[in-house]
Amino acid sequence: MVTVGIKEVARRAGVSPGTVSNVLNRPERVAPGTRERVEQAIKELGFVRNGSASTLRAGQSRAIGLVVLDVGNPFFVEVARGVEDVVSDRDHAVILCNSGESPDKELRNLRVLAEQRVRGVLITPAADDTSGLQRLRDRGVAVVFVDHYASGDVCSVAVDDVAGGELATGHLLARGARRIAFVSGPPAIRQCGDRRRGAQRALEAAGRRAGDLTDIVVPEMNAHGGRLAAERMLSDGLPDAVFCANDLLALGVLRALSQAGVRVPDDVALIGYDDIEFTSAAAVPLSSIRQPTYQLGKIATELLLEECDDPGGHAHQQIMFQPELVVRESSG
Amino acid sequence: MVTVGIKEVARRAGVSPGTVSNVLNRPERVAPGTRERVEQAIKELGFVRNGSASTLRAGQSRAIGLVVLDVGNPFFVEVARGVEDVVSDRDHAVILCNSGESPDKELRNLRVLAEQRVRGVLITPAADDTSGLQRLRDRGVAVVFVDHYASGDVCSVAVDDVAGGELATGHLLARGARRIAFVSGPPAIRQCGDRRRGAQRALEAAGRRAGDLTDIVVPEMNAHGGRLAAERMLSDGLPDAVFCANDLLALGVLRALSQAGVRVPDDVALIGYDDIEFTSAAAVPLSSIRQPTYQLGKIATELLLEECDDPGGHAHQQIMFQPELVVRESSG
DNA sequence: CTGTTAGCGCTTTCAA
DNA sequence: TTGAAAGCGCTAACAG
Repeated sequence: MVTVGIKEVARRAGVSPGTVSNVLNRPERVAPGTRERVEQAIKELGFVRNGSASTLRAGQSRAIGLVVLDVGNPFFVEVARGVEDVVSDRDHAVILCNSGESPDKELRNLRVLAEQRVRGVLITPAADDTSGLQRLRDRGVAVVFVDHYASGDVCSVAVDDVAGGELATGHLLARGARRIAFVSGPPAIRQCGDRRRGAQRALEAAGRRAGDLTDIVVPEMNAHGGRLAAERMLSDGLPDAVFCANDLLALGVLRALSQAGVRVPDDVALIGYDDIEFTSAAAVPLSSIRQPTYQLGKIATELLLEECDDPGGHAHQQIMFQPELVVRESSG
Repeated sequence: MVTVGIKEVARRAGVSPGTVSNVLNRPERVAPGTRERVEQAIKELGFVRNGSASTLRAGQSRAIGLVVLDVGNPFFVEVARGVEDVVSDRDHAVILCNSGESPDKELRNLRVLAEQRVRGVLITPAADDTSGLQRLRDRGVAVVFVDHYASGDVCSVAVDDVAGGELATGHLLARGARRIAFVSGPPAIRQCGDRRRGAQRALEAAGRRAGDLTDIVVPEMNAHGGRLAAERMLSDGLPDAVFCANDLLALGVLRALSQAGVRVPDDVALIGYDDIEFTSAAAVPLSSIRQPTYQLGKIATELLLEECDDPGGHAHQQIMFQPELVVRESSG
């Protein structure tokens, strides 16, 4: 392993290591001529700064962590894009972690990130218990919640899921639905709970009883989960309309129902959530609730970096976007 | 920033820092009693090993880099899953980089990874020029190509794209297509060139001239690119059949053609590539070429870690999978 | 089996 | 504006 360090560069440029370091980190403090000589030497030697050494010395790295619930979900992919675009200009690295909605795995991820001494963490928490995050924060790592509303002394960027649930369900009711099924993942996932609450609210607003909503809970919020949900409907009796907590679920429901000969929207109306790109290309274009996904990632990252750069002056803020109803054929 | 170091742990457990390090890295060399005391102290103090320090000292980190062409493409998401599953058991971190098919961005990504002193890099190269990678390798960073066949002294895990192209085109020909359009990204992308070559081969095997294939090149291999391609077909004259270099393109083509009133497969047959999950849920379920995507990521990572763990004894190998034709409605 | 010790490569005062 | 020097926290000999 060939290792070109700052020392060799210094020797070659005829300066001290400290000066090379300055060229790297505060070029404005170095005389132009000297700077040029150093840059020349860097290029000739193919020197690449050792991140570990600089992290160790400086106490913080040039990386941030992004912990998502499901890397396979286009929703989070879109968030990640927003993150990447902001971060890449700054020559930072993003360490992407997937919690798979498991608090356990989330904790393991946080430990790895803590080891790596990331500057900050963007996270959509899987756990109700945020003590692992609190420990991180106690160590001085900035944390911003993504797609999760947090009050008080921490930044968060979220979308109003209660409003989204209300929007979706209100739409189904307006369309004449009487028996509505709500398909979602474990209620411990905050998004599921909120969207469900929104659904209830729409029911009440329409003068219905809460019991008019049938819950179908599946272990995973993806197409496979949707399939399971559809099977349950098929055996327990079909509802008039189905509201899925995300589009992946809806896609799975759509597929399974279609295969069973149930027509959407004629027999059952269907609406998803997230408005991922593929929903509009689905067999029956899916109605959905649109969220400013890319913005979520982008703004969260800006907030995070702002906090990292100026922990003292930074004022925590909670940003809440409003979702939007997109009606397509599946409930049109 | 509270910082609990190995020293505090040592003091608390009544041992030396070296012993704590041993508990962390080679627990079997420490007497059970001592080990327990140290582990107790670690827990009580909430100690987390400083990765930078250990990386600096040990000369290598506990992270690997994954550089993909497009994080938004489910194909790479699936690869990433395979990577993650292998890596996460080992408490390693994955630094995910997106080159966006740009050699420039790829180079920047590699620099960040070099700085982070990753143990190895998994990459689907965007550039023909792999000198940036060679420089990495010269520094002792293991490299494994993913979805890219490399001969000689480096590992690679790929799928036979020429065979895939032949499979897809052969199928369209067998179905009676005469004028076939091939929609792809820049020919500099190896996958595109190979799949095209396969298409030519099928043409020849069927006794057709190479000119029977119309090339439509779009700047981006996603749904938007597909839309552009469809517009060009619409204005230049429709082919009998369309072979898209990936499913995202095919989905875009499908949507744009449908909106223009062109029926798939009656007016135009359509086949994609990758067989991502969403293709089967598309408005017209898409025929495609299936690849062992998850396996690609998994095996590539195993190869990479094997090389990292034993650079001397490691024998480079090039693994080539065979793709598989999946016929659905769009060309059925 | 455990302690001692010498750095890994860099940043950052402090002087010059 | 630049140089000298003291570590950041940890690991890996080596000695005991």
